[in-house]
Amino acid sequence: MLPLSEIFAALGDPVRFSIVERLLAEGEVAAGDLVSGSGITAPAISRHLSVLRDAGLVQSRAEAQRRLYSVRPDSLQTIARWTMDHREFWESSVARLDALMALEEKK
Amino acid sequence: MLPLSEIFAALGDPVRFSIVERLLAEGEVAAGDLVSGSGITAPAISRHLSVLRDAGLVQSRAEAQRRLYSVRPDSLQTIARWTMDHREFWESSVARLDALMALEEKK
DNA sequence: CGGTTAATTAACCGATTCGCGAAATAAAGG
DNA sequence: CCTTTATTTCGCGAATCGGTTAATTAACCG
Repeated sequence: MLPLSEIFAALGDPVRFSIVERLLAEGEVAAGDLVSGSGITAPAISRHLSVLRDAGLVQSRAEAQRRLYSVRPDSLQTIARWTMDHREFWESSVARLDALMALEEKK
Repeated sequence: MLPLSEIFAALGDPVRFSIVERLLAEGEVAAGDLVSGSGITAPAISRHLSVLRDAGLVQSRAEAQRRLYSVRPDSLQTIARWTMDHREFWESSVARLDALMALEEKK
């Protein structure tokens, strides 16, 4: 499968993360619609989209001149699988106790 | 909670990702032990650890001169919660069909 | 064909990142 | 104290990143 750290790197940029969240909320969104309201220019968005595509996070579909982007479900599943692989760790009471102790020490 | 895109950014570096995976596998590991076998120097590892700590992914505990690092369970839980928030998307048969179609089109 | 719209590519630039070696800090232990 | 061990902080170059404007490609439409 796709390398997990590349997926994380793609989501690590706040602009790209918000793009993915918008795609998740709206389904398919054209590149131009992602530009509107993003605060940055079309070329910048286009490059972000290519990073997301290279990481396997999004796919695009052509409709006339527009390119409609959407999230690739299997990429999210890859992340979910990784977290679930360690579920017993972050879900255990011992783990939660460690978390509380860390909060009390604070830094 | 901690900003999700900062967590992803921290995990986006392959060195940091492998550090987290080793901490998950072994529990607590001293900084020096993380250096051995990483291929990079101690200062580099130290900086990676501070990035991971700033992102809320790891915590450290002092024991004599050593600093023992471990994963903060709540940070993994934060990621798991985000994926679960969109579970019905990547788990649905419609979504899986989209994924298959994308693979057939292939770019 | 000529014009318009949509998106990407090219070229450039400032800021950040990631590695290093050297120096500083912290805690033990003779 | 002084040395050893463990880790972090400090500069410093090389490389990457994220943004810009300008140019290019692609598809539709009169």
